[in-house]
Amino acid sequence: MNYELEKSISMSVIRRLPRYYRFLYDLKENGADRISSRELSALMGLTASQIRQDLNCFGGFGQQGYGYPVEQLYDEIGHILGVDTLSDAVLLGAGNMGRAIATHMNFESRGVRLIGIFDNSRRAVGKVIRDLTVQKVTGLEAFCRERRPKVAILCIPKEAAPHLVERLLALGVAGFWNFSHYDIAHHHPGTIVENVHLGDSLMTLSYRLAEDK
Amino acid sequence: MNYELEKSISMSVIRRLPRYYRFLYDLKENGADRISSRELSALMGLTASQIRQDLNCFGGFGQQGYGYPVEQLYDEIGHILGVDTLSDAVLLGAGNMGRAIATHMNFESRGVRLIGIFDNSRRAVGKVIRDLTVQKVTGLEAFCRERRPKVAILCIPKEAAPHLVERLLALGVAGFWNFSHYDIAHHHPGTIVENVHLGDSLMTLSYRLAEDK
DNA sequence: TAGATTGTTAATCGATTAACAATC
DNA sequence: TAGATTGTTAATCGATTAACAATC
Repeated sequence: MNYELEKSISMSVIRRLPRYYRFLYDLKENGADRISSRELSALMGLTASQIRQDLNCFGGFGQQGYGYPVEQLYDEIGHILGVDTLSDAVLLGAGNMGRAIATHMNFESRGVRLIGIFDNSRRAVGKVIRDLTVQKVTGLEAFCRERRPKVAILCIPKEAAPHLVERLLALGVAGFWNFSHYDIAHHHPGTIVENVHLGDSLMTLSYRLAEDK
Repeated sequence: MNYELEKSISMSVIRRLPRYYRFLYDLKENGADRISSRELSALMGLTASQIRQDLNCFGGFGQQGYGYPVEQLYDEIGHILGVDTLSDAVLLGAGNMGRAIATHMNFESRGVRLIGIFDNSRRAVGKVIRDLTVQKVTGLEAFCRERRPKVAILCIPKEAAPHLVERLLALGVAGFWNFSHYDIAHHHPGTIVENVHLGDSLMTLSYRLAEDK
């Protein structure tokens, strides 16, 4: 028997959910009880039609003639995004980017718990970031065998990435949040990879600046 | 008479160009002279058909029976992305994220030149990052009137964003690389915005982790 | 020349938008 | 009830894939 019948939500929709989530949070904070697809469309710069389509992917609890209940919708999207099931994560690389991510990002409110930070350099090891002491990368195996993190955050140079990815996969890591310029992409199917590639983002901006002139 | 006849390249294609650029750079470094769409497709995990479609958007200089010349293609994509026309940029916010971006990102090779860093806090102002001394935000107007930066990089709290965006627009800034959790998006048409939204990216990862279990 | 691979057109697929009946 | 707004189907649009003739 197949229990997986729920029509799976397309990636295009999923990528819009965090944005809905942010706008609904603000609405909630401002005391809004309900919102119509038309109002929300004006706020977010989408079509009302798309909003209704999106929100219907997961059982419509909007009400005809009334709109959507803000708080309920906010909670539901959070639930779908998985913010209420924390996955443990290790951060590799405590350079500028690694430290910024570790201190700046509110992991817990986004379904992730940072449980370890690793670096190779003598300068970084031993320093305390948040409530975590930076460890030597040589200790990665022992740490992961005990704590079993599901996620690795890569803030390391391109050259270091291929080898580290292999080590992490062998240790059972299933998801990568990748800030390195290395492309993990399709090399390892079955693994979940979220590539950030800030350099690519900057180049896209560069293109549009040059084009518009 | 209309000189703008070049069929404009779709945003889906543009967003793939930086990735082509990276792979072609590696090929070039490894001494490859030419590459076929089939070989490149295996490397990148795309279809050969898509690669040929993409590369043809800007005048095909592949050769039948031979493939594409790596170096020439690399240069051409760089040119299209605008890496050879530097736009001046100011960075707002010298906290963890701002410092990481300023030190970590190779701006010049991506068509942008960082010419000023601004922050409000007494701790940050006066510090030197790269070759730039962090300035008070109160000096933003004077600085921009003289130097005319085209781009602003926002590494500031959500609350500070709306007001700062207005100030920057008034000073002639046309492009935003936005790391704040504020959505500049459609508020200001005519302006180019590249939103990074790291929190959204992490939530998407969170979703896929929860879903696959 | 024969083999390989592009450029390009046509077919498919998926995502967005429009329309409207159902219903609060 | 009348007005508003959803849920949902149908139409449109755009992007990806397949196919193949052109040509190096």
